[in-house]
Amino acid sequence: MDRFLSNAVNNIDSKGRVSVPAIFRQVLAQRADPQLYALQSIAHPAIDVGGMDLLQRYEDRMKAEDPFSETFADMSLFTYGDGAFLKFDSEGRITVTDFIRTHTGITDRVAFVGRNDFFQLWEPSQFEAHRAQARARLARLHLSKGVSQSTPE
Amino acid sequence: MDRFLSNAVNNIDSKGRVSVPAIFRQVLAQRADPQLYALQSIAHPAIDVGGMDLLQRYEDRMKAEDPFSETFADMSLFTYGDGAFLKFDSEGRITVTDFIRTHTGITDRVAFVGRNDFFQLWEPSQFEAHRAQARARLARLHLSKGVSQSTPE
DNA sequence: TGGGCCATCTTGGGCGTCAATGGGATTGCC
DNA sequence: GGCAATCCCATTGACGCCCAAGATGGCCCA
Repeated sequence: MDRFLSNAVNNIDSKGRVSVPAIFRQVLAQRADPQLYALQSIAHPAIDVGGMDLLQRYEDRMKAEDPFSETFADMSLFTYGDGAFLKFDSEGRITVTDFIRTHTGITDRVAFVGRNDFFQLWEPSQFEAHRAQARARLARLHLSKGVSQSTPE
Repeated sequence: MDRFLSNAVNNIDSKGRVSVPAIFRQVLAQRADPQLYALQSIAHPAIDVGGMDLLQRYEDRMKAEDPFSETFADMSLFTYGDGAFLKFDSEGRITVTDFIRTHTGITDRVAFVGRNDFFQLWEPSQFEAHRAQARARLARLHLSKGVSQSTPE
């Protein structure tokens, strides 16, 4: 298994820690550099978490911009200023910092959501709402294209 | 870790000192020349702090300007005339001088913002405003291009 | 097929270390 | 003789590391 799939909700303990699902940790363990890179998603109240390859993707994207343009500055600020490295404790937990809480609204439970090459942290009920909306959008898309509802989503 | 990433806000004490985040100090400690050079950022009410390589960045920026222009002269003055060296005390703190305060509006708290090969000092609320604007611009960029969900957000 | 055993994961808490912060004392320069 | 920079030490709180227990699910065997 080399992708982040499925989702799970885990509890935050009194010290602000939460276990990263074992399935996700196994994916990370296969990598050369097990470092975790996290950033505050632009489109959602969620934290995007991945390995160094995630950071690399953003840097590659920035190379396409004029280094002195405002867009480049914005991207750089977002990638480095709004990013953070997460550390596992010896049990595979991460601590939920304010960096995570303020952007997501997470208080005592965390939804881990696989996104193939990275995963996200959500406040569980917000994720539920977001998922319902995404489903509705996809359903409309199918209908407008004349695709039957029985098609796998 | 060899880059400045993440942001943090620290307090200035009654003697005008502020701790540089340990993560940033660790990055600096890995360098051959641990000297810190600080410049007043051109585009923002912030101080750019980095090693001697920071100068290189500014020189590249100047190459994009017409050497006969007033802008070039101004930038040259900024880069070479208005720089300052920062010194750590034995606890890893720096003193916040007027050089820093006047350009940033910093009074009692400092936001440290990683920018990959250097970092910035901001007045916290101004940084917050700037960050919000940058994110809004990036969000618009995404929407106008209709970027798909699988793209990093 | 049902029950029990075992491996693994999630969760809880103790404890030592380090970072951030505050303040006193000393040095050096103007 | 100040003012400021520097050094040293103390306190507090956060974080990392370790060990322990409850929960879960899979597997084996009777």
